[in-house]
Amino acid sequence: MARPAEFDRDRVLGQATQTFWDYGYCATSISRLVEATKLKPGSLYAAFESKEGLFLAALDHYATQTKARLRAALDAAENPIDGIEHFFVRLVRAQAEVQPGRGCLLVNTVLELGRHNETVTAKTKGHLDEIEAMLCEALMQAQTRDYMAADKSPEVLAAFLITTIWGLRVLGGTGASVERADQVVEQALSLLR
Amino acid sequence: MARPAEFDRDRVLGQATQTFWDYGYCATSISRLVEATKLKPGSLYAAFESKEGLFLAALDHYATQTKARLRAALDAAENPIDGIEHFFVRLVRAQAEVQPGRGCLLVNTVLELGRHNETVTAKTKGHLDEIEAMLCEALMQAQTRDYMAADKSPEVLAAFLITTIWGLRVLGGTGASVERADQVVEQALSLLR
DNA sequence: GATATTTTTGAATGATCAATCCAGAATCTA
DNA sequence: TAGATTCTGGATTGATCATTCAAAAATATC
Repeated sequence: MARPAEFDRDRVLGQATQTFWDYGYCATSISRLVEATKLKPGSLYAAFESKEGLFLAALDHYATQTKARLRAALDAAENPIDGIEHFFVRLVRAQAEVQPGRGCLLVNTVLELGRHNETVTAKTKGHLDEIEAMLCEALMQAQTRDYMAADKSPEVLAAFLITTIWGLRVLGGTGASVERADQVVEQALSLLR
Repeated sequence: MARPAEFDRDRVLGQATQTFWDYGYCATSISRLVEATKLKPGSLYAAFESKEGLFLAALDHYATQTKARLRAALDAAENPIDGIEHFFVRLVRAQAEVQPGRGCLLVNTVLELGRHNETVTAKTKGHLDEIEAMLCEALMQAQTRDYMAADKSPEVLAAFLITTIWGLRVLGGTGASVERADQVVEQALSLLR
């Protein structure tokens, strides 16, 4: 064998994700990534093959965290509706506190590369679909456990919720206040009850 | 005097807007703009000073059209609520038919440049605020004319509606069907009645 | 029709882009 | 410890970036 890599892959991925999230794919240059990760171009390319390869890994890194947060909110709550509400409340706060105005990396990516990079878009939409599916499943559970009216459609409401999340991501991007975002969330969630 | 400009400024602005809308600010190179507008770099710079100058003009061009469409929908309808509904219905269809998956130039711009270009962001947010104000005014009218319950807040509902519009813009960006988008709109607008 | 003024044209600018390469350092197996 | 193998550092590549510029073309005024 031979010399092992010195850097922590997960740490590098985290720093790269932050950079892509902050600047978008196009405006994130290799030199910016070199600065953020403290890796030289050679090491970066050896580990991730290309800028696109690193971006794809960053998307997975980001989506895994997002899904874990949703899962945690659902699992911690007494019922699915409360879980969804907690997820929204935390989303609004996380957006306002940490690097406000950055939106969601997945949403930003769909809008930036949606029609011009099939590989990236396929992965991004896959992650977004998974999140919507988790919401849909939670709503179906809510229905069977009588926390939601039986005549409502979990599929339609899940689509509505994820649309609201996307809107909130933009709202966060405009720098709106937490109070304003909370009011919007309250309106949206009133449809679930 | 001297030689007059040959090109139609509005036509050039329209073509530049389409290009920026399609690719985003960063990924729209001057050579792409040269190809789209059929103007040489020199003429482009003489007319708009810089890439950013052209982009700012394109943002105005786009926002003017968007506001005109909202105004038209509101004016043509019997009451403000119907007008808003018509605007949403047309938005969904316009998004699905013409260059699907492109979202909204203003929203895309906030997300792409929100934290990195103050001039562009200020202009973009200004336009978005104006659209929200138009929605708010329509809701206030609806309330005084008894098309909306008196205990609802026009400001909050306007914020909710514009958030929904942004979400729909992303939904359009993911390539969702018109049917799915219509279902989401139906849910959102049910809060107005 | 001559002159002044502006536009158009297309090449040229230096900067920065993503990506490559290689010499030197490091660490594994044997 | 020897040798094979891999990683690191940093200069370098050709391409493309936004922008500029000077010469040629066009038209208004006189």
